[in-house]
Amino acid sequence: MDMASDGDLPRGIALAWGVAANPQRGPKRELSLEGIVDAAVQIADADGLGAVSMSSVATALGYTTMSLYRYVSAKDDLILLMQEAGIGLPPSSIGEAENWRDGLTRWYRTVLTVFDAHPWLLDIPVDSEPNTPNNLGWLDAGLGALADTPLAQTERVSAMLMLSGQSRWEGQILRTQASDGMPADALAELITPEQFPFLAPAIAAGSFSDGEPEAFEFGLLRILDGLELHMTELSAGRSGTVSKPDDDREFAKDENVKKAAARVKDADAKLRDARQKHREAVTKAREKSKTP
Amino acid sequence: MDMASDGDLPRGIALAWGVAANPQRGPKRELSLEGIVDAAVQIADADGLGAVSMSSVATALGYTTMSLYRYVSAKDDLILLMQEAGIGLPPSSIGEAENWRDGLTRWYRTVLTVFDAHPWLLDIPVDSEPNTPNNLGWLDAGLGALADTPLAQTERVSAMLMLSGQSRWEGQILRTQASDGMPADALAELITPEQFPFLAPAIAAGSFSDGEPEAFEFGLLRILDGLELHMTELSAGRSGTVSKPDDDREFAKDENVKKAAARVKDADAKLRDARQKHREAVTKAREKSKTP
DNA sequence: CCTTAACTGTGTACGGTCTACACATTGTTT
DNA sequence: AAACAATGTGTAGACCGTACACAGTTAAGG
Repeated sequence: MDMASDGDLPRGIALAWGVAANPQRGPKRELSLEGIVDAAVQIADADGLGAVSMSSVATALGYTTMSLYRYVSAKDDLILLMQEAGIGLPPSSIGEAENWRDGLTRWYRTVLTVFDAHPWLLDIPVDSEPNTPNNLGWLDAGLGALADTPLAQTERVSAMLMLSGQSRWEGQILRTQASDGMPADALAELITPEQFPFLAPAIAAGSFSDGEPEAFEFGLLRILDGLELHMTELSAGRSGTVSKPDDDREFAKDENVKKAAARVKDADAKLRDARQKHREAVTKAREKSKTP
Repeated sequence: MDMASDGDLPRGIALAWGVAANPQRGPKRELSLEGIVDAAVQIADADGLGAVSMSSVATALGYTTMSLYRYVSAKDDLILLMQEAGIGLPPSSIGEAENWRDGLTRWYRTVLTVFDAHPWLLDIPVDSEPNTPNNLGWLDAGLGALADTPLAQTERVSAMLMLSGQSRWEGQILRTQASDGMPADALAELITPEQFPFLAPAIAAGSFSDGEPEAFEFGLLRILDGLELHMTELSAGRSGTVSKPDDDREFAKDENVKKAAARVKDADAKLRDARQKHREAVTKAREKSKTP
């Protein structure tokens, strides 16, 4: 049973994939990787990533700090495994979307739900691309939503990369808004029209302090629109999958453009509805959890 | 001279705006905020944000650790000021763009240049929205590029928010690619078609390891396209600035859609050219700096 | 001028972080 | 039975940020 195809991957990644030559010689292990990661996740959920220390995790488990190092080679490993555990696997509902727009929208919204449940995920620095099963599972789910589109493989990956960044960004910004910390009106005095000719009017119009969820809704719609437009170009330009979209290609036929635009409008409305419902659901759930 | 309109802003922000009631009573100050921040930035440029400690900064200046606390109330303050200094003010060239697409593209590319020069900027967590002069200066520059568009004020801010996130994301990803750390071909074995039905083909097609700058080029183009399409809708729907784009509005006239699509195609080509030139310039500059 | 009060830079000390290493103990393998 | 590997533990070291007391410097108020 030579299951150890560990090669020489970074230790943490090998652990994440479950390929780790665990030994038979010593005394029985009293702890487990999962248990450690679970404990760490619980601490992070409760008090943030900053509260996760080797000491705190070990204490929560009733063991000593150094015992953890028999399961994890360094704290960075633990963090990586926490990330993997926290992000989890995408729900199957993403694959049941009717079209790619719906699919990507579900994908995006689900990611945000996860970030809302585990805000500390956003505190983990993106050192190396996390080539771990669950993270790749999310990527796979996103690519699945794009399976029936005329996008080239590279473009699909690019699209998911873009969407990942956007979701992360929204998660981070929404979190800062929750922690607040700025008088806002005190700041308005500092922003003079001379120094900020374009920003000052925007603030005067009140387009700054509030409406952040709407801002990202806007952003997502633009991204989807941009993708849709590009797809229309592609399918009009050539049949089949275009591997090199850099080539000169015929531009979209008028009908296609119109169709795309119509679909865009439709999707906009649907998305707004879905978002609204989601927001209400979240609000209701929060109220419920306050008075159990 | 009641210049101290400090109110009760967070200490760090007050410092960033230069409004800080500095005293007259004590002995002459031997250090300065700027000097401290400069030293910290130099350390971060050289050895990363992790190398910036109160001790290291103080040592670089030839003073004791605790002396810094006479200028900065906590390390977080210093970090905030470093961020502000590192991001700097946007170059005026952004305002000289011919159209909004060009303007936003310049904005985006310039931000990435800054991130390339000060990678540690991306290691600073986004705790609270940085309401500091330089950061708002970038926002102002971006809004300026959108000044002649039919976008509502809120939408302009949303667009810049989106672009900020994307630039940050690209900066982060490009950085991880530089530090590498993954065998890539060893990973290919783990990604089975059963577990990753959509990702496996993508990897087999080679659309994963390489081509990351192109991925973000793609992303930026989609965002700009999406914005453009939305503008077309807006200008066709109503005259003047629409404050509530959620209302039901007439959809774009066919001619407008076509025009937008044509402009999109045009801008794509231009952007590709510009990017190519930029890339060459960067490469040349790097070679030059290797053999001075 | 002299006192008072504010401010400076410094030194010490405390609690916290991660982890390298030596240690006795436990279990399997030879 | 002997060799050996792996376990959990305790100690210790090198950092980190910063609270606090201290002596010295400067300006303001009388």
